[in-house]
Amino acid sequence: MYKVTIENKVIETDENLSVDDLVKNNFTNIKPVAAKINGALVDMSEIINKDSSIELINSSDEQGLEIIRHTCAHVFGHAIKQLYPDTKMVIGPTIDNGFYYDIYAKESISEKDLASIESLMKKLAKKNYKIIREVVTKKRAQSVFRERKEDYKLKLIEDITDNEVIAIYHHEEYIDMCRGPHLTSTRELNYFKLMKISGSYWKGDSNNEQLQRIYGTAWDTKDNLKAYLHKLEEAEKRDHRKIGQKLDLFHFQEESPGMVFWHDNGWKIFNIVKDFITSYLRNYNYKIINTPQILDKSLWKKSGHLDKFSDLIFDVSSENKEYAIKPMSCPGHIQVYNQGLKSYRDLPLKFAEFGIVHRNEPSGTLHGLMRIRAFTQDDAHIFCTPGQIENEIKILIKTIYDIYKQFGFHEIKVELSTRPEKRVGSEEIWDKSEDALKKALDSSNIEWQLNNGDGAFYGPKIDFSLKDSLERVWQLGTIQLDFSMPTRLNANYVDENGDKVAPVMIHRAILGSLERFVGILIEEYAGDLPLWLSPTHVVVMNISENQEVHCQKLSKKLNNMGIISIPDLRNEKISYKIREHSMKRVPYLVVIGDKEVESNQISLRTRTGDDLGVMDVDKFVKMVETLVESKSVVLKN
RNA sequence: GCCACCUUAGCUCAGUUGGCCAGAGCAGGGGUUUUGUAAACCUCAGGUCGUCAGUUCGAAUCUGACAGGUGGCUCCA
Repeated sequence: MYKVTIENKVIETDENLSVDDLVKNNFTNIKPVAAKINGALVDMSEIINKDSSIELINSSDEQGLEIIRHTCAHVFGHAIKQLYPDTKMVIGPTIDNGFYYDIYAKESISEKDLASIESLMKKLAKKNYKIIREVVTKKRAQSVFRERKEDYKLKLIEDITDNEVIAIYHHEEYIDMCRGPHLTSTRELNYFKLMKISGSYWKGDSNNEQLQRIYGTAWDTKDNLKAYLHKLEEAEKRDHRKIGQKLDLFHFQEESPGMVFWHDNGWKIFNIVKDFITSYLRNYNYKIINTPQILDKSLWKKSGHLDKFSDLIFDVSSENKEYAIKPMSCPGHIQVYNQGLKSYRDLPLKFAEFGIVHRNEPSGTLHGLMRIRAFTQDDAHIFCTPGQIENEIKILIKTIYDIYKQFGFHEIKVELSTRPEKRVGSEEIWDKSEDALKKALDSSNIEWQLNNGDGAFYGPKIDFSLKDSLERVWQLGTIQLDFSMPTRLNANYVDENGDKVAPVMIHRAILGSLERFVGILIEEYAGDLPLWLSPTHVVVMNISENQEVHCQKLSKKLNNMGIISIPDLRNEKISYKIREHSMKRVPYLVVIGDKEVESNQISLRTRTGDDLGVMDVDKFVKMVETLVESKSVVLKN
């Protein structure tokens, strides 16, 4: 007899009773998918062998969903082995909203095949077969998977230490290895869908063999599955590439892959963002400079870039000289720093540049504005003494947060990357600088994650990332410490003792790539940019020919008052014009008929269809000014 | 770069198992209409079906190479 506390009840149980039996015997209407016995996550089939406190995991719980997804991956394995018996199973973990399974198969699986795999999965799941957990020794696991010719599972078993528990799960004739827990039958597995297929590599290393990865999603209810698929559809509508075309912001074409052709509207947004950053630079004592696009390769050799990143550098030659198109601005900035002798009293010295850099990124990595081959960085380099690092970093973190907030971003992912295996500089310097970054982060009162070993070869860094509409994470801001390049490129200053020493260099970008940032902005707002970022504020439309002159005058007047205005005097019905400009997401639409001319007022509505009524021009101007000034996301106050 | 898929008019898309001059809507031109808050009407024009080869009596449709793109993987100073 064991005493079990479960669902606020204390129950005495017989020996050899599973959690599943216990629940069935004592409760109706609950169908947990797993349980925690004294805090340890277990299958429902787990036998209770001591006095316990049991917590039930339901399918709608986060952990419950994960179990459903994990089991769904197994059922995928079950199906794929029936359809393609020679397939070797690799790994099938859960991810946000679903799971994937990496497989090695001679046949190449295409998206068209997913339907048949999925329908077999459905058929298997419908059988409500029992999923049986078996705890095995390492030896037994090896013999099971050797017999099944699961080469990759065997490799995985090798990595398991002897004192770890190995469990295998029987899905009829299919066997998979997993820590668990899993569903005890396919009964709870009804709402799933195979989504897409892609290549992947064994152990994530592109030198290893190519695997095929199938992605799926799985949910506890039909509604949740539907809602998820609907959410994806909605997210796709926010795609900056689609909106960019619809709103006439930019385009790409194959003669210049990965490089943007900015149109008038898009370039206006770009420049609003750029001007905003410029005003910040002035307030923080940056010197705004500009350095050449093309520099002799010898400089890139000296800086270390050529050895490390030659694949990504575009090069040109002229008159027997070899040049590189700059992939970053830092060597150029050091050349500016090196002009004239610097004293410790000059530091910190901050050089900023909206540097246009070219990087020959692999074709498969290009992605709209987010990953391109030519982009503009809001790049700056702070030359300072070691003692100034922490304070400068603190200022930067604060500024980055402040600027992101003004654009309406709040969910920022922050990562500290520490020393990589291949690096330059002494351990002492790395200790100190990592410590300085940590201290600055902690005192900034923000959440951050450690990304061990992912720093640059010349120093540790802090990265700031935002998500796009499909939750893909893109890095924007970065703060990187560099102890190498100043020395390599002979930068120095005279310290208090009269000695020449190398300054510390802080590479930092706030928005990162302006192109990427504009892409993120478009997706965040689905094209409905806040007023202050809108390429056009207002369209002035006439009802008929009578008001033509008045409209032209009014539009000019608004422009002169700092409100970006265009007239629309076409011979079209007013509803036609309204529809068109609404779809172009122009924030304000002004309608001028005889009545408005008469009273010298405007009739105003917003792109979202709100009627703001008739008002005086001055009142409208004041309203726009206030909203632009406050960087408001709404269109009325 | 790797794996899978996609590429038809300015845009969004049809085009059945290869078969008469390749279709539609929107956009564009020309007309009519002078219009009151999300699409007026008529009419005209527009495409070597991504490129280049091949198979075939015949290719948008089949095959191959290349280019660009999409989704991932790897990478991302």
